[in-house]
Order: sequence, then structure tokens, then C-alpha cells
Amino acid sequence: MLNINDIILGDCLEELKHLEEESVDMVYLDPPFFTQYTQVLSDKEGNTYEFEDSWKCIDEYLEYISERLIECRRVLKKTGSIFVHCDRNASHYLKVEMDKVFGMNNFQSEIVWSYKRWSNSKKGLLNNHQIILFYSKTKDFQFNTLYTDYSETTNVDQIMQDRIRDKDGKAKYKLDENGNTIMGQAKKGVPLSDVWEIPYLNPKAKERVGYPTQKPIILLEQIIKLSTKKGDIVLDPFAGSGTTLVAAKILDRNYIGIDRSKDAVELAKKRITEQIKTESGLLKKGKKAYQNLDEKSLSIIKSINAIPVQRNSGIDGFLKEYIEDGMIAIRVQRDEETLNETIQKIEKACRRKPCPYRVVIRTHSDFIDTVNSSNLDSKLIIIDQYDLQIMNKISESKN
Amino acid sequence: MLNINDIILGDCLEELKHLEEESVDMVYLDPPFFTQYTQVLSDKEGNTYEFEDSWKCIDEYLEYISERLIECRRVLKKTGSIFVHCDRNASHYLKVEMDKVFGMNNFQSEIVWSYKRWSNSKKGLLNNHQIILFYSKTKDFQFNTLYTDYSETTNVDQIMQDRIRDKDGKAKYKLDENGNTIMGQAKKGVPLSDVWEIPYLNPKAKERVGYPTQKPIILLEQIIKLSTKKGDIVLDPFAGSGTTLVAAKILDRNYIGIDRSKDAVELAKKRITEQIKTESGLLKKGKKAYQNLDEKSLSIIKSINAIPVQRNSGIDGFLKEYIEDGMIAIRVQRDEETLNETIQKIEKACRRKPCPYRVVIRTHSDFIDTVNSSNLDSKLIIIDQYDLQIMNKISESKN
DNA sequence: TCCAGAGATGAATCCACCC
DNA sequence: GGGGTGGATTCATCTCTGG
Repeated sequence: MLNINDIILGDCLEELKHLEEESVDMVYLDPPFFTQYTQVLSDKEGNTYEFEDSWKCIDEYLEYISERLIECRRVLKKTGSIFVHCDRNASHYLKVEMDKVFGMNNFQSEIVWSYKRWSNSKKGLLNNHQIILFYSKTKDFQFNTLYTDYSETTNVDQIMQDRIRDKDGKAKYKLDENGNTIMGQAKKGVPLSDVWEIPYLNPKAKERVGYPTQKPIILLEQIIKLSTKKGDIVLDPFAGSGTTLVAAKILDRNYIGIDRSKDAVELAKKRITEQIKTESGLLKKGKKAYQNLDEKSLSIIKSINAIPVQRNSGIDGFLKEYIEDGMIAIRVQRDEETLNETIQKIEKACRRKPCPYRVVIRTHSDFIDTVNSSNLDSKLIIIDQYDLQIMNKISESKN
Repeated sequence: MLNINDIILGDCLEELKHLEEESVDMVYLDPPFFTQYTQVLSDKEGNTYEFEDSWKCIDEYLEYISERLIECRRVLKKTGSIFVHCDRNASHYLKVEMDKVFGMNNFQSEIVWSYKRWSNSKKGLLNNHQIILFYSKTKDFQFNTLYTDYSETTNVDQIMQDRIRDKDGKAKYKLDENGNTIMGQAKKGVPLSDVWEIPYLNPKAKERVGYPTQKPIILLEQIIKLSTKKGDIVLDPFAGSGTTLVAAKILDRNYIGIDRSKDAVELAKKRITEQIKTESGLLKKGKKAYQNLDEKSLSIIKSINAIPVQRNSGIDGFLKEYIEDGMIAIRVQRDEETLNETIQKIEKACRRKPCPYRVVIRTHSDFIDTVNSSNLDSKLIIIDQYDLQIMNKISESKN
């Protein structure tokens, strides 16, 4: 018997044999990838982690995985599930193996973990997702439906209102005696989809322990919440830096971890005692918190040849057109702003930046005379919105 | 030889043999799904469409696909690519076949088409994505990088400033001799990722023509834009309702479509001729198609205080502001129009209408001198687009 | 022509610092 | 102290070069 809440050093094929059958509630499997050479990756302290994943061919790799999958299935309870993190180049072969071991009928979902990431010059599309296969052992698997917020375009009233069917089977809103719609019970939200947008572990995140391929804790938390309840046992046969185990501990689940690398086991043990979880501002506050551009300003920026920029309170975007040695910053005057305020904002934002020219789009004519023209240099360009220009020309033509 | 810009009735395996090798720039393949029974589906008018996709076993299905894949590869140019829309249940087997036919090295991307869709609550995660495999014929494939906006969390310094690396590989902002930051190169935005969030075709959308598994036109447009240029040939061996062909037509690509079903071929032909026959036919296909065609004009109209009008031949919108005895008509110059043409169009459209003033927004500077100014009266107002005005002011300031 | 190793890449985002 | 902004770090990278 393996101890619960421990990380074992060893090959999971051997170690799993010490585990009783049908004793585990969930398995998260993040196996080494299929690369045909030995990879040595190192963290910032200079520790190296060697992946001995040098397989002669894909079949040898698949046999390696398959043997371990069979053991995983054996130790899983009848109500258990398994989540397999896939290699981009071998995911399809992996799924074929999964079908063999767990059965096509027990395939539940192909989860897409999608994220934005720093780019690097590449011909083709940016690689911004990974696949996690979700299989159950039987059809009576444990599953907790999670709910997300309704999408912004959904008509909430429509969700809230009760409906009945008339005699033709058509659905209608239920009305009370006064003809008003009746509100139904508040619904919980939309059931979780199989596409998960979770930020990639940032280079500067405290959560990072330096282990390559480290996954965000939130990703594992979501998997654990879906498939287990408190007190259940989570197994990670390729524990690595121990993210799964940390997530299990945070959520009051029990865990068993196995890894071949001594460094990894030590790192994981240390990590569990001092859990550090990054508070992702992006997930917590949402994208909206960073958006400084309202719909109108955004449409103006986009209508010309310019790139919008959200996370800056003074600059709305840059012209794509390039002048000698610099970019041209643009700001659209907001409805509640005087022209002076708009100018101050863009000037402040550009103060320490190499902006040879700043452009303000004036959207309304109030307070024009409050602009202190002595402060303006020729590098600040003020352009009137089209309708202002049109009205000007019309009054000119009348005189 | 098959004719270009036509839809052929027949099995693509046979028909493709009439096509010369290395003659096609892109193949979009949306094969029948692997279901082990005959599907009969019907549209809202009660017409039924029968799919004979009943295969005895997965191997038979794969052989069927594989034969056709080989033909597709043969007709593809060396610079060509293929996009295969995958069945949820057979995608992995399909990818194994693709690896065999096109080679692992020519695998470019696994595109995730993600969408939000209500569905009956089954146990498990909502199935909200589909996979499109992107392979090229050789490594010298044609590819046009598309750009998207920066993330909300990106700060402007990242975009503006150049960096260098010291000998330890650490990145720092580049400074000139005075300690000021140095400008970066012109930026175009973020290269497109492999996760595409495109709304699933609304069942009630007018774009829907009743044929099952119809794909949104934007999805196909994106694929075509990525992999082909104007005048290239797009092949769809399972053309179905002809979405690919319509998208190709809209983007000035040539197309060849094949389908086994007489109904499908007729439907696709009808859809394309409608597309060509009346310009306003586009409008019937919904707002999306309209927006797509004249996105830029529409965003300019929307960015000012104006009401967009449906695709009149000469007028894009009217100012909400009212002058004495009439409305002010606006037209945005199209990329392919000279200023003269733009003026003629709006003047013609306004001839018999009470438009005291007409406004033209000039979007590019070609052919300016061809305007015969003697024809212009003061009731025609020409306004430059913001970026033209900005560039003018900048050159003024330099003199 | 293929492989290995060196060198270039560039935006995302958490964190630290500043006002 | 709280909101906003500048800085730093990263890539189971990607591309190019030389043997």
C-alpha cells in the first residue's frame, strides 16, 4: 500500500502495482511528451530536469504510455475518471490508446485549455491551446456540474422567465392575471463548456517554482472540482513539480504523487508545505477591468489604420503608419472630458515615452476656449470628428 | 479538366481524377461523419436530405477518407494547404490518416473553432468546439499572417519600445546615449492564434439555408484569407450547401465544388447565383455578411453621429444632425474606388432626393487630381479620413 | 540535405513601485 | 493605501547557420 498524501520517488508503473485496485477517485496524467531526444531543461537557479523521453519510435512511446494507462485504470474506482494532458504531436495516437484501454463509450470530453501567450516569430498560427482528454471508468462516473456566468449577449430576462407550452406545443412565456411575465427561479448560470480560458502561468508569477511545463493551479482545481468531492483521493503518476497535489490539498482532497526524478519529488514536497497560488488579476477582475476604451472610441480607432491599446488611461491606440523614428499615439476625447483634460491625459501618458507626435480626436465642441494654446506644440495634433468638420464646412458655405 | 467556378455532381474520388495535378491552392475538406446508420434530415420546408454515410466499421470509413485524401494531395500545388474539418468521434483516427498521407512534418496547426451554444444538459461538459486540422503539402506553403488586437493587459511600453539583451540573456529597454528609450519598429498587432471564437450559426439566422452542418461564412473566410490570395483556386470536395464557394466568391478566389447529392449541388448553385445576381442578396444573408463586406465603411459611419443605411448604391448613411430643409448624406470612399467614382455614386444616388448637402469621406490619396473641380459645388463636402489629415499636419509641421 | 546548436523572438501578465 | 503604470521574464519556442 502506498501512503496517502505523499509523493513517492519511482517509476509509476512499478509503484502503481503497490496500490490496491479501485481505490482512487481521479487520475490526472501529464506524461512526458513524444520527442525523440533527451531533453534537458533548467530553471532559473540552474537546476536541471532531464526528461529521458527518448523513444525510438511512436510505437515504443505508445507502449510505454499504454502499460501505465492500464495500471491507472485498475486503481480507479468504478465512479472514477481520468484526465490526460496531451502532447501536441501525439495527442491523436494517445487518444487511440485511450479508446483501447478505457473504451470509446467512456470518452467524455476533449477539453481545450486555451490561453494567450507571448508570441514568437513563426510562420503559421500561434500555438495557444493544449488538449486534455477526459475519460471515465464506467458510465456511472462522479461528476459535479460547474456553472459559469451567462455570456454578455444573452438576454437575461429570457432566462429568468418561466415558460409554458400551449396546446400546439409552442413555448410561451407564462403570464400572471395582469398579463405580466412571471419570473422563474434564478438559474445557476451556463454549465461549464469544454473550452477553458485560463491564463498561462506568467513568467513573473510567484507561483512559478522553476519547473518546466508547470501548470497553473487553477487549471487543476477545475479538474478536481469537476470529478471529486472532499476527502476523495487524487492520483498523479507524473507529479512533476506537484501542482496537482497542491491543488488537491487546497481543495481538501487526498493525494498520491509519483515521480521518477529526485529533484521533482523534493520540489513538490517543499511546495506542498508552503503553497503559493498566484492571484490572477485577469481571472479575478476579468478582462473588462483592463479596458479603457469604450465602444465609441474603439470604433474610431479601428475605423482608421490604427491599433487599439486597452491598458492605458491616456493612450487609446497607435497609428500603424510609421514616422521616421516613432509611433503616433492617439486619444479620442470622451464625452465627459473637456478638450483640456483629454490633452493632459495623453501628454501625461506620453511624457516618458518616445512619441514624436500625439493626436487628439475632438468629439464635441464644449469648452474649446479653455484650451491654453500656449502649452501646445506642433507635435500635438488636434483633429475634429467628422461631424464637427462637416458642420463647420456647412456654416462656412453659408457665409 | 473540371471547370473553374462550378459545382459538380458526383463522388469526389471520381471527379478529382479529372483534375490536373498541382493545380489547386487550397482544399477545404468537410467529410461526412462516421455514423453507423443512414441519416435523414429535413429543413424547414420539409425537404429531406439523405446521407448514406453508413460504414460497417471505422476501418472502412478511414479507407473511404484516405483514398480521397490522396487525390486531394495530388491536385494540391506545392505551396498549397489543406484544412480538414473533423468529426468529434473520429478526429484522432482522421489525424492518423493525415499523418500518413501528408506527413507528420507538414502538420501545421490544430485549429479550435470554439463557440457558445445552448444544449440539453447532459452529464458532463458542454461540447462547444470543433477541430480543424491544418496541413501543408510542403514546408514552402503559402501563408498570410492575420493580426488581432493586443490583449487587454498588455502595457504600451511592450508595444512601443525596443529592447536588447545583455550577455546573460536578460532583456532590457534599449536606451540611447542620453538615457532615453528608443522606439521600436512598426507594429501590426498580434498574429492570429489557433483558437478561433466564432459564433455558431444561429439556427434562425437567415444565412442558414436548411442544409445540416452548415458552417458560418466567417470561418471559411478566415481559412481562405490565411492560405490563398486573390485569383487562387479553392477546392471543396464535399461542398454541401456551398458555404466555402460563397466565401471564395466574396473574397475574389476561384472555386471548384463537388458533391454527391443532387439536392446539395442545386442548393449551392442557387446560393452562389443569388450571391452574384443581386448585390442586395448579400443583405438577405444577414448583418454579418454585410458587416464583413464593408466593415470599414460601417465602422466610420457608426463612429460619428450618423445612421447607417442599408446598402444603397451610393449612400452609406445620414448624419443625425439636421440642417434646415434636409438630411446630410454620407459616403465613404471604397478601397477600389477613385475619388471621382465615389463622388459620382453619391451624386447619382442623391439626384432625386432632397439632400441639401452630400459628404464624401476620402480614405486614400490616389487619383486626387482626377477630380474635376468645376463640377463640384459647395454642397458637396469632401473630408479626409483622420489618418490622412494627421499625415498632412505632420508634413506641414516639418516645413 | 539533414541535424544540432546558437541566436533571435516579442507579447502576456504578475509584481513592484510610484504617486 | 489604492489605483495605475513600468519592468522583468519567459518560451516541451522558432529560425537560421554551419558542418
